Amino acid sequence: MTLAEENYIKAVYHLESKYENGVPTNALADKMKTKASSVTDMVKKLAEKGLLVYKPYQGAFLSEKGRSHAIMVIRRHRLWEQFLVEKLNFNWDEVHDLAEQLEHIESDKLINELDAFLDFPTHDPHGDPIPDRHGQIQRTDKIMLSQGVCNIGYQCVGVNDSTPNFLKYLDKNCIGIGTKILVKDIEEFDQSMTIKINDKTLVMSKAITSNIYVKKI
Amino acid sequence: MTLAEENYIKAVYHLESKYENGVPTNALADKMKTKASSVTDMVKKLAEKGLLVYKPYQGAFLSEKGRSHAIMVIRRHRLWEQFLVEKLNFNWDEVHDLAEQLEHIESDKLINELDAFLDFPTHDPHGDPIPDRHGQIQRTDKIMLSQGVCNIGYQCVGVNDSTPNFLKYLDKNCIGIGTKILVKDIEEFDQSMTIKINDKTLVMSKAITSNIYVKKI
DNA sequence: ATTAAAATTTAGACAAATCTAAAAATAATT
DNA sequence: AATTATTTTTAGATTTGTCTAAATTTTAAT
Repeated sequence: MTLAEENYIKAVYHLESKYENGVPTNALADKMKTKASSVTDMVKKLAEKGLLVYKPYQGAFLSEKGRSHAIMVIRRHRLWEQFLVEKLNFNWDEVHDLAEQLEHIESDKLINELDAFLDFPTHDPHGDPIPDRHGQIQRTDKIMLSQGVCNIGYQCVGVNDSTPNFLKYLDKNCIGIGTKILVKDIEEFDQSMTIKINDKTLVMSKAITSNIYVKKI
Repeated sequence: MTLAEENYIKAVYHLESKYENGVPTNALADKMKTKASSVTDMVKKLAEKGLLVYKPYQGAFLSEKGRSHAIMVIRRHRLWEQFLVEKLNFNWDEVHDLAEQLEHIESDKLINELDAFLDFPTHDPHGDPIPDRHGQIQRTDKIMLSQGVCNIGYQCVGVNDSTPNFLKYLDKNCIGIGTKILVKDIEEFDQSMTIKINDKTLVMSKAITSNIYVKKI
């Protein structure tokens, strides 16, 4: 399985949650930063290989084989991210692109030993669950902070957007995985939210609060 | 710099010690497990990029730029090997192919942090020196065991052949980096050598002894 | 010094992954 | 329902790294 193929499979996996009746060609082209015509070609090839099911003009679905492969790529990605932050002093906003490279290294022994070396982490530095060696993904019940209710306390458990810009914003405001957040007020007009973190008050737009995952405490 | 280019540069680097007045096309083809015509094409491209100097029918030499790049690839390769053995419980005969993949991951921060994490090792699991972050290679004065003299004690400092088969032979006979070896006898006819390791006597062919590096103790 | 052998290069072709431009199918709108 | 707009696919071209087969250059041998 080539690098490009693996990246397509992973993209389809991530898009499937948004497009339940088939991932459209354009959505894939967008995610892969390529052209729709290239996607059509690739999707046909992956369908021939049995990694996904594809009906022209209808969109693509992962097959079981494709899905389990995608999950293994995600496992590798998240374990490497955890390694970089935990052992090599990387910040959580620096690891994504590097993990995109490392996730394609092919060796079961490597990834399982790395897993053990890191003490079988269940979540990566952004709070995303790490599939275990059998592809099992531990699902946590999280909500978007934008769904939060006034005067209820929450704890940050993850982020939706893992781009450096967003993560740097969180760093600047002392928000990380585990941070306790109390919702003080929600402005009706634009859903902007006033929250309290360690007695500090902060106002966040909906663009921000809908990219932070929390759970009730 | 692509994966294929990096592999060619590294191959030229390794072959230069054997072919001082130009690495022949066929030697490179052999090492790269490809055809001479492919090598000609690639060597031309690398010459255009200023990574090596190439005169038709004469062979290839690395430029300074090419050499320093090759050394960095070797640094990455050997650091990863050290990591796999030191931290992830790999045996020294299992790491080569995997390091061939890992050596192409592009990130200075990654490799320098890995270096620090491993406590700045000077040698990899096969006894080969690890270039430092400036490309400096610590050279040790080693000889082939086949050059050894009767009744002199040596210590194993490295191997020439790092293929699993050879390394497994060494494991089986309890020979590793640091093992003390006393040369007891050399058969004139075929240069086979009788040695003593921890009071155990062992006979080795020249094919073996010329792949073990030692220094006097 | 010719000729034969070996090594190297050129020419033309191929597979993978992409692109542009044009054609076809589906969805939306009047 | 017919027309327009959007999405998707096809056709043909490009780049990278490889191949085979033929031509060329260098080296070795008579």
